[in-house]
Amino acid sequence: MALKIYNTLARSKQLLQPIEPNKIRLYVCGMTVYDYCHLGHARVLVAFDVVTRYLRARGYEVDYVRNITDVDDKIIDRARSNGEAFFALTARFIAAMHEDEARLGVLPPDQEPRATAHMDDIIAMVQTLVDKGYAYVAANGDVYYSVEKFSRYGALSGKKPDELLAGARIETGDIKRDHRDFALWKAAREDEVHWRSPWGPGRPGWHIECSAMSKSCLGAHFDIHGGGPDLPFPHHENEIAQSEAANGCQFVNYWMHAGAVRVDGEKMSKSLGNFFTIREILTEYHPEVVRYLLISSHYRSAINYSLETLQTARGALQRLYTALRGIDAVEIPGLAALEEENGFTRRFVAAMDDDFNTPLALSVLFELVRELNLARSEGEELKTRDLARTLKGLGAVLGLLQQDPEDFLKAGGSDALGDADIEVLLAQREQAKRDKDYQRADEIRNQLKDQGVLLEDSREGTLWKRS
RNA sequence: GGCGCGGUGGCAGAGUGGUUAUGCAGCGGACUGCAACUCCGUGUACGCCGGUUCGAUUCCGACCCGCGCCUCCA
Repeated sequence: MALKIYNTLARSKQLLQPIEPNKIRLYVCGMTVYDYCHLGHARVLVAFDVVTRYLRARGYEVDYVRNITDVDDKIIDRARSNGEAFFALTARFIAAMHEDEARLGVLPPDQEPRATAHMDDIIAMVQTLVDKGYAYVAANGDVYYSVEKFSRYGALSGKKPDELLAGARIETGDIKRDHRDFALWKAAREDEVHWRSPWGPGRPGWHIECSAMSKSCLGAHFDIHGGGPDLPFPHHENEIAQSEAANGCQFVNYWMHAGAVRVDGEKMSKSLGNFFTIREILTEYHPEVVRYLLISSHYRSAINYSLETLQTARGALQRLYTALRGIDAVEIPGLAALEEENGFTRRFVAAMDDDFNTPLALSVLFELVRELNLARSEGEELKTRDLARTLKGLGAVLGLLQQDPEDFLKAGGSDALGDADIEVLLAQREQAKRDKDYQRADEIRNQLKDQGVLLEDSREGTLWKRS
């Protein structure tokens, strides 16, 4: 009955102890919207979707905030090179992101603040930092955070402030006082998108928007802050420095970071140019297959993306769906109710309680499936139904098994042959079988197989799926 | 160079001081007209070298290899 979370700040698993009983305030760094989401984004999206689904299933009230950073140098650059209006570009990619996450079965966050809608909060926090002496206004109108003023700097990423200093070149020019200092506010250049501020027209630096938005949405101190693998430094380190200096209290209790998605052993990233967009992958694979792939390894470990791993994920999901095939829709009870029913759920919960160990949780599902198949073949209808309810219930906690089994199994693969064409051939094969013309029946089966359609004869008739 | 993570059976991927992970693939069997699905059985897996221990893949130390962050990136 104890949920443990790996806390990046502590470098160990810790018991989850909410600030307010049974309530979790969670903030996750979302996208900077200047391009389509890639698989790396999908991993963070799905990881924290599972976290929120599980926390809720465990009875916590979760206030899930995931921001959108819609003002940033990269957006400005992209808009310029596209010859596209700044706000048209961000609107376009925000819409695309919403489409992508919906298709992946990612539930929307409770709040989705945008930097451009929180400009007052941002400016107020920068002002506070200036007033408290943690920030200074440079000659050109930029405002910088003075890292040397924050003694705990580096705690999250394990860096020592003076070591960061030691590695510095003396090429900072005359704008920053210290090369470690980072921009809270950037003065606008000619005809750039900008907002009015006490320091002149400009825009926020990269990190301040998350400090301001998290405070606005969740308060100065909240439970969990999450993000991708490349965010501990500098982004989250800087958030801590800003928030704790401005608010005078601890910022976050638990820091969670997802692992990287790799391609050919290298990190998938925009700067390496080796990324696959979600929409690109979804043209070939069912969204739940992608989701399964992302959940089939622990959220903190690196995951390797390839056609082979996707294909394996598909095969595994097919096994789960095959078990549910032909079982009438069942209402899904809550996790607590399921826990009383069977040991599978208890093992599932134990796995998830241990820092969201989804691979282990999935292994429980497969053991359940074996028992389900056994019960079914022995005609134990009640048991079969109960196990199916559990399977669907546990799947739902992971955001899996949400499709109709027939639909899932018949989807994907090559669509050279339409469903209607297949049905026609199946009818012909049935006739051939009745006529004991097995040669003809096998011929049809092989023909379908060549086109990616696999048949399964059963007492109730012939089932099919796409391979 | 600094900080950190990891090397598990053909592949993917959990975990544990002594006992079956799990999935895919393979092999044998049952079922089947034959298949498929399903079920049963089946794999001398834990980078290398030392140490601790009755016993280590699991703890400790050294080493080798891979990766991440340290600059924009989820």
